[in-house]
Amino acid sequence: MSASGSAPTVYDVAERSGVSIATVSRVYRNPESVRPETRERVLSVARDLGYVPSGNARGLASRSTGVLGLCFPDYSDPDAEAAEDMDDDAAMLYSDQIIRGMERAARRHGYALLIAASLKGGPESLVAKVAGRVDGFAVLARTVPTAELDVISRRQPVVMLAGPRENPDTADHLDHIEVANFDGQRELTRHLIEDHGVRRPAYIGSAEESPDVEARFRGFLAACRDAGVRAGGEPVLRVAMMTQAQGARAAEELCARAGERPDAFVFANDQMAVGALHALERRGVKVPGDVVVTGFDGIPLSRLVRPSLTTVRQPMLRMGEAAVELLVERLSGTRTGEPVSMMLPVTVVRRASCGCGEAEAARAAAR
Amino acid sequence: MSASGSAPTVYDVAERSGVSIATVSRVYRNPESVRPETRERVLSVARDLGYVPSGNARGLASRSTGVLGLCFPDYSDPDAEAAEDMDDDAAMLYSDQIIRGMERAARRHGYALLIAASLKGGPESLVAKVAGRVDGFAVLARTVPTAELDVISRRQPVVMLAGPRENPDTADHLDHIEVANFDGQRELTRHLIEDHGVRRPAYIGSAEESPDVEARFRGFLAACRDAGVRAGGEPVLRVAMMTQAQGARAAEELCARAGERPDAFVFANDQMAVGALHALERRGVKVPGDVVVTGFDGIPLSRLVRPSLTTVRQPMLRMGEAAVELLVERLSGTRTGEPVSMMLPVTVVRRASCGCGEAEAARAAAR
DNA sequence: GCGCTGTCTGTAAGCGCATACATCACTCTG
DNA sequence: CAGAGTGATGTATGCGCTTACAGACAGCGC
Repeated sequence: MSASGSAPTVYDVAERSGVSIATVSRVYRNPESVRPETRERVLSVARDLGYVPSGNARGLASRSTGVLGLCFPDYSDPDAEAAEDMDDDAAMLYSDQIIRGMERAARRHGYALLIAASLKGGPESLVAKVAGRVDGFAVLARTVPTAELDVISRRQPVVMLAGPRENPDTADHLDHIEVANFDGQRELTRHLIEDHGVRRPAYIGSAEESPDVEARFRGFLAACRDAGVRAGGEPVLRVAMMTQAQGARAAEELCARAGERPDAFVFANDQMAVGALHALERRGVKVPGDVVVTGFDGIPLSRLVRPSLTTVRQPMLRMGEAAVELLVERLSGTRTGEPVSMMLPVTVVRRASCGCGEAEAARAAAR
Repeated sequence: MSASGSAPTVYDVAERSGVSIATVSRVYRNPESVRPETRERVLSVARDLGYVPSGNARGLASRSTGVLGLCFPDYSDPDAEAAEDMDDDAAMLYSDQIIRGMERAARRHGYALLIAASLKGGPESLVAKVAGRVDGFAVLARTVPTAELDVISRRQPVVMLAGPRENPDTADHLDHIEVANFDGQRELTRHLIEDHGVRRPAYIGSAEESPDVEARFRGFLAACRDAGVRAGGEPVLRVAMMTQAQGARAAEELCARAGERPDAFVFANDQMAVGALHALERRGVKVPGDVVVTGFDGIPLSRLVRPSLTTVRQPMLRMGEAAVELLVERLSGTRTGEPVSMMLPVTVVRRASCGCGEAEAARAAAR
């Protein structure tokens, strides 16, 4: 039914148990301060009535919600229905891990988590909706106009995830968490060059603006330059979306191009690399024998494909957790003042697709 | 920063823009009803001030929050820290998919999603916290005492996910969504028997109570009986947790046992089956040559392991979506009265681990 | 000129709770 | 036995917003 009059309130409970609403409130907020018999009586009436304290009223009165928020972009496929059981599932990557990390950390601190993906053209902007309901929140880069964030961050803690500060002088109030994209990609690339003799690596980036991808590319370039390996100032290829399908297409194209085929496909993320692996297998191109392939992110999938994918693992779970820690610090007053900018380390994971990893593979199998 | 006095309110905006608070409110709730010039003036002041409407106050006044909730069990590993980069990642399965499904559907309907996993021994019960902040919510089976749910569901829409109604006479107010565990497992088992000549299948279940797992087992039994295949009244083995590690251990044990080895390991979920696959490979037991292995759930991983895993796919995303639909129906008054009980169909996915799937494998590779 | 209608805005009454403060009944102390 | 101290409860106010209702004012037909 879920509708017999409207929900009971403190008043109903108070009346039925012969106390004042203050006492009812105390039973929930501070049970010790109420005589046990009274407490029990109130609780029992509450149970009978099906009373549940209104979070809204609580929040209003106490000026805090006990909820943290997360805004992220809508990653869902345009043709989501069709993709239902395709590689949509494998797309369980970025936001999901962060959600999970945040949820865990939030729970530890007694917070719940409110999540919302951006909906293009909502009348009420996404943030406003979330911001009004939480004590503080995190935003995945490029989900929300920086200006809007800037306004909001004057009033409540906000942390920006992934992607460097977009505009150093306006986004002044935001705490900030990023990962070592540059370092990770550089180290991975150096490994390919030094340990596997790669000489003609091709970097495959994305057409859309992404500070992360750009940082990775710069890392790639740095390693090339250091080793005296030629590499253009631009990625060899930019794909529209960083999906498996696009990765496969990129591999096809790179193989079909005239001239010498690159001896390494360095992808800006794992998704594309996995797609490429499939495409190459289909074409009969051996990995890592004929060409080396690497990804970036360290999604679960990367360990499971054959050959297993050499990649750079981002600590996404930890990113979510770190976001919560930052928010909680702000909220508890442990930290005030200057926004911090945190850079999480990444780790290069050497597996079969670059030619490493017999040992690795054995260890993985041994699990 | 994030603290210069406290956040601005309607009053501040109203005063600064020379209108009443009612007008400010209208600017947000019903912009058309305010003269354009007035509206602009108000909005501009709001921007200057960094005004964001308080969700709490809104909710209180309007008696609705625009938020749906989800409570789920805490699946995290006991030794989470250690497991950080082990198969914890692959555990991205049940709750995550449902979260994603709900989030999408909720967004379509203009709701945000509040998620919270059960924390053992929190003072305020999980549900109470969530229930007080949302218009309606979904609960994964066995997350929350049924009695508590029953009370709450008298007051607001609640839908229970997965797992049959626990107690038909008390949980009367809940809408209910389950999947065809019985049918799915029966069909899968029949396939093994009829198409692959399996004669000594072993079912591996879980020690913990789970209506889903039981239903699957009954489906397994039904298929065996129908085909005149012997099968005890109990699973051959019950593991403590349905993890990869436990699945591997189960496989070991089944292989080590005296007597004839079963010709099929029928696992109650994919996780365990994947673990078993690894263990069997290590032992040099061929799948499906020496023994057939199947799972249940259809997690992404199942398609990626080698041999790819024959399983039963649960529409978990859809489950989340369906939950939202049910809630929204209740909330909008489209549906009232009797709780419904919805059973989502599952699909048997035949892949390599049962001996099918050369074609399948090819198709998968062709993607 | 009058009343009428319609548009825009203001007034005021809550929404359900938390909490400072007041009150009351006692118990202790000296 | 007065007065201070203590614990349990009640009173009253406000949190920031929505929304019925009322008021003001302009344009209309008569």
